[in-house]
Amino acid sequence: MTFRKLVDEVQQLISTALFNLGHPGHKFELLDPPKPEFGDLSSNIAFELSKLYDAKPYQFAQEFVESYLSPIIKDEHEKGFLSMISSVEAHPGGYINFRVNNDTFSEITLSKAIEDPSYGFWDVGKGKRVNLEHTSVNPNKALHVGHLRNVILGDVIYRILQFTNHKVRVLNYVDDSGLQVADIIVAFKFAGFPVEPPRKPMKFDRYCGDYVYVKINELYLTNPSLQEKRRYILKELEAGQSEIAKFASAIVLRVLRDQVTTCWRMKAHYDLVNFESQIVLSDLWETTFDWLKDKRLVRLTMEGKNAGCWTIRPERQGDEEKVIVRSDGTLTYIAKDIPYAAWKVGYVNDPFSYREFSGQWDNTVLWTTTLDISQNENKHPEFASADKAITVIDSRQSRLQCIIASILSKIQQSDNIYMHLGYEPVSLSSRTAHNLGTTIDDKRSIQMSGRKGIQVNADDLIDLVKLKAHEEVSSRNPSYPKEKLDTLAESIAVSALRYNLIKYDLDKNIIFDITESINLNGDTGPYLQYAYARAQRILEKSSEKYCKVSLSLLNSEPEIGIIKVISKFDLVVENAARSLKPKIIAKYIHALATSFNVFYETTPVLKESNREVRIARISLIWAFCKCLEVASYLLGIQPLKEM
RNA sequence: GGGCCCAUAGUUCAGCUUGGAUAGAAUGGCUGCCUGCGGAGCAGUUGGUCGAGGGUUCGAGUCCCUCUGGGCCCGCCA
Repeated sequence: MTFRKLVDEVQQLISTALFNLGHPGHKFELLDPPKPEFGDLSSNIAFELSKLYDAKPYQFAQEFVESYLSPIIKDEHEKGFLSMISSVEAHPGGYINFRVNNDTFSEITLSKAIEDPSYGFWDVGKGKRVNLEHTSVNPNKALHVGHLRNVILGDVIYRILQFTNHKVRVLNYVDDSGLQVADIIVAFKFAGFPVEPPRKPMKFDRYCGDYVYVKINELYLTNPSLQEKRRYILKELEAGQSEIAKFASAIVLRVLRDQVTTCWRMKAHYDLVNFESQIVLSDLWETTFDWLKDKRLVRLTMEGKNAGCWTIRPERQGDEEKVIVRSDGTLTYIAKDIPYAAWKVGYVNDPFSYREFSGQWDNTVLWTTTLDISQNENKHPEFASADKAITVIDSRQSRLQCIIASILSKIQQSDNIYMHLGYEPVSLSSRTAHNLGTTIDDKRSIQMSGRKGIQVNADDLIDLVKLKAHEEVSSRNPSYPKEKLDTLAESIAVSALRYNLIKYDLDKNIIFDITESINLNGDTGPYLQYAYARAQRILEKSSEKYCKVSLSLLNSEPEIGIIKVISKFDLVVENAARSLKPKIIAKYIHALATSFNVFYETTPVLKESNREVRIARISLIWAFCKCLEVASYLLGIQPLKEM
């Protein structure tokens, strides 16, 4: 909040000076100086304007500061305005550097952080309604690390958007009528696989994915008649009413519940699960197909290799036309995605009823669509027709997502109504692949494959990190009861994994390595939790409480360091929300924790003899904790009072 | 053949949107710091021709072009 105020004031100041100089509205930028000795905020205005005056940037800067900026500051100070800026100077490098008034700055920063219930809030969304789709894993297998990246990215985006006043609904789309489901149904119905896992306890999603799905794919190679069965099953699934379809539906629900259990374990939140089969069975496709024809976005191809198919015209030159309805009248994969996308943003009437699917970990209700009107529960939230749809799915789907986005953008002239939030997939390091029994020649990494069983299972991974966390916690706190150790280890494991999956840029291919993933030191989730636990211990042991004291006593570098970070929180949140980059919050919170750890090592609090100073430092720690709590919430990391 | 993404320290990555000050973290190696609030920490040190070449600019890790290396996508599969 506070840093934003400084920026505003400096902006205002320079604008006024530019007006006086005779260049009103001239473009300039304010940026963070790379070093503390350059002040708190810098402007490049001298580089811009010196050209016009045929002067060196430094020369111009000096003149500008002396004759235009300083007089205004002085004047305003006399009138009692501009409380934030304490000084301005021209640097030989050419920048004009501003310094903040530390006393006022600390005062406002800390009281805001401690007292303001909406600390960190910035209204980016203005109540805009967003349908955010993520996870959407085929319901025939358990989640692996790659899926976790999707879940966590999606969930952090959800948290950030929700926090910045977007009305977000999180959708998990279930492809229950596709080939992958058909595969395991073939296995159960025609290849003699038992429906119950032979070795209990084993999660059902795990059994279907790691065993049934892998084995049936091996059987296809030696038994072609099984492959024909697959076609048959697929048709049954799309028709929807047969015994096979009902059987499949039961299997899908069982797998889905197990998958969602893993996601809940990672503290992901959902609002709605919807099923592809229902989109096919509803009139959603017909309606959508009608307006596609109306708008002349599709055409019946008469000749060439796609004769008899309905196709979408190529978007760019060189692209091929895309079949959406086959010559036998059945729908392709992308065809099923178009009505879903149209439904998300309200381009078609909502054919669904809604009923409760389940409660979930955060005491909210997870809903599901149904075509059975009698099951509709009136109190359901509004799901269809959001102002914007965001789909989190990896970049291998870019081409298809691009086609969907371009179709929707042609309906109304709004470009951003449908957005694909892509990211590069997770692959396995050669070492990890080797540990899984796969040789990959001399390649650096290998793509995961559910069909071949080359993957790192998500539950296994959480358990593995948890085991390491458990060792660490119990060695430090041998007296903790069993349940407490377990809860703490779980929370630490989740924070380590969540942090690890969002700290990288979306366009970075994560090469996952098991050995590295269990590291709990350095730039990791537990580092943040540890800083918080240390801070909490001081607050717990202190008899002082936060109260209004002279915060000018907080003038050491470590103290000011924390205050500077805290003061920028809302700017960081705004930036993350606008650019949809969760990584930005991760970088911030790491900087926040580091600033505290530096303070902690250098500055005594409980042992400080001067009571005023002690109270000021306690206040600082309060503010730090508040800031870390809110930022951690955005990442889905739980701050721990002890660990 | 067409398209998308990546390349910065031994390793994993920030920084590129909007060009500007001595290119930053983490990790690894080495060295210090617990009879001081929790050492999952802190400090120091080591380590970089920012893939190559050209261009634009007073100024390029950042913008443009070409090339090289790596990943991915391009079916009447899903």
